[in-house]
Amino acid sequence: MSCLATLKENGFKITPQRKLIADFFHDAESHLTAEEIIAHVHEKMPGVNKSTIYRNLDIFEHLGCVLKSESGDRVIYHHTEEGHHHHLVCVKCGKSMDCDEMLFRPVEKTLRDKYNFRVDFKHQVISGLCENCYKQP
Amino acid sequence: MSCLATLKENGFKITPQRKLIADFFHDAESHLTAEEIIAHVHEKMPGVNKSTIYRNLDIFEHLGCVLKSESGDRVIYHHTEEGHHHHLVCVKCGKSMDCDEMLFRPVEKTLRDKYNFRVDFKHQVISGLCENCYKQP
DNA sequence: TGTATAATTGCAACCGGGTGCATTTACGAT
DNA sequence: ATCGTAAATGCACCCGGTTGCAATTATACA
Ligand SMILES: [Zn+2]
Ligand SMILES: [Zn+2]
Ligand SMILES: [Zn+2]
Ligand SMILES: [Zn+2]
Repeated sequence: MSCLATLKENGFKITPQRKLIADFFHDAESHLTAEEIIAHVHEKMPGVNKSTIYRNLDIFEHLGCVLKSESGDRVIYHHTEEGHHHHLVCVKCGKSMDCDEMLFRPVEKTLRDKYNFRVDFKHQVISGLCENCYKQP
Repeated sequence: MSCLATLKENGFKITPQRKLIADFFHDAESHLTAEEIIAHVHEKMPGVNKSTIYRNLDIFEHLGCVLKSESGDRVIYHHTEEGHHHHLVCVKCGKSMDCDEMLFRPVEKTLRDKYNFRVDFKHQVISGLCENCYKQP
């Protein structure tokens, strides 16, 4: 379901600012950074305040339209309609690759069975070393 | 080895500000937040600038005396002499429990074998639901 | 279509953390 | 003990993100 429809269904108003953000997610091929989203909104509608954008990203997140992921200083927003995956980011060369969403299933099971603790690892950004950078000292 | 000895060995100077931070880690039972560290330093030596404290925490981290962990808005510093573990933090009630450091070994192995990607998960702060909060809707 | 009103926005100030630069200080050499 | 110097500190400012509040606006309803 579209982000705007979800907004409406949950009693939120459809504002031009929200339309811009929702459309941008809809058109995006992949995840977006806050910076990219702000730049896009400002391009189409220069006056929009950053707090408006952040507040709306929070709303989309809580409605389940968008996933927010962070690892260290990275923050990524990810349209949930795209499907799920994790990211492997090399701390040396910066290269990034996608990774199967099942990766953390064993951890989730261990936490549930041994610790009675429920976790759902969604769209993690994982820092480490790629093959090349690992081989080179 | 003591944090101060490590500083000296690596050519860093022993300043009163660094002594305060190192002693605080040494006396601490468990991990510390940046807030707690700043408060402690200010108590003993009111004029110290926050940038001095953050810079020194970075140095201790790079020397391996201290681990810095983050999950969302939480930042925790952890004296490495205490041993390693992960934290399970309930997003509803805030309760926190420690968790075995081996937890992510299967994930590390999968990443190495299938993706040629090296990760060392140290002292993660994991958000989820504890048993009580999971049962209650 | 016009109006009432609650939701949303813009603003200004704030927060934790980080940085460039001038001043101060720890410490090795004398 | 003094001194020279590189390293460390304090300061002032920056940055991304957040918050309280007054002004604006989308919408439900008359
Ligand atoms: Zn993604
Ligand atoms: Zn790499
Ligand atoms: Zn800890
Ligand atoms: Zn709980």
